[in-house]
Amino acid sequence: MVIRIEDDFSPEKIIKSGQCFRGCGLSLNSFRFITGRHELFLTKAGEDTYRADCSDAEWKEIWEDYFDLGRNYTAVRQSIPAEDVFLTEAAAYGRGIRILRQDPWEMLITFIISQRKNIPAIRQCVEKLCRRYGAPISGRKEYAFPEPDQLAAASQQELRALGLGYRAPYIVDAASAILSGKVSLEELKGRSPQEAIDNLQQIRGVGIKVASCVCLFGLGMTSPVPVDVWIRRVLDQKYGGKNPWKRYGDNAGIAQQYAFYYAVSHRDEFR
DNA sequence: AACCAGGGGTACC
DNA sequence: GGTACCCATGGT
Repeated sequence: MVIRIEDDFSPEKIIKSGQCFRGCGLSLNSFRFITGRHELFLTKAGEDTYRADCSDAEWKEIWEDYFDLGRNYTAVRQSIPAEDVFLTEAAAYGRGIRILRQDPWEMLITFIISQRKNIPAIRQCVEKLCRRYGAPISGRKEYAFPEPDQLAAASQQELRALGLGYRAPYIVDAASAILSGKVSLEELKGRSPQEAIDNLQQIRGVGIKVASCVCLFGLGMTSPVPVDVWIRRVLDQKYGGKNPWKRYGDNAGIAQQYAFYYAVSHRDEFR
């Protein structure tokens, strides 16, 4: 089917913005995304049109929500005040980025894996995890992200063998916290960001940064700001170490994403 | 509060 | 092809 998206939408920038690790570019104008048991091939067909290899029903049920198409990102960008010179520049550069609404369980595990790894290394580990423990996606060559019970069946040694290192016990603990109901990700969707972050930090290996990523990319929240090394550099180099996010309120997480994308795309300036 | 923890990318030589 | 440094950090 063909879809028209008039608001900001750049699959390439979304993939390169370090929020999803299973999306990839296949050619200059075609992209692949995976969520749950769904795989999507998306090809740019015109100025603001794309060809998607899924039914109309699947687009509406799965992908509209996944790409957060209900939110007006053009308006978010335009609400950035000119006084914030860096963010005005970063948002113009990152026009097309959206905050994906991904599966919170997948975000929890993925961002536990992410600690002290670079993005290509994270992708590789996540892919190995899917191939080893996930269910095959019907009719496709790819594998779904493993469910909590599938990961809970993994031993620490198996996980270490996938290159997960010291994160292996963290992943085992996260799976058991979710399986036991000690942490309910669905329930956290109805809580405040602060409550959700506090709750997530009960899981071993989950600090404030990883918890913020789960909220931002998996729980549909747009105010949390995960502070990693790149955002730290932006704060230090562009804002004198003071955080510029307060003025952005509920859109602070989106603003953060433009800043992150700008920094990693200009890595030489920020090291 | 300094220090440590897998291992793959990356820039240099 | 070797090597030194870096990486969407958190625990001790």
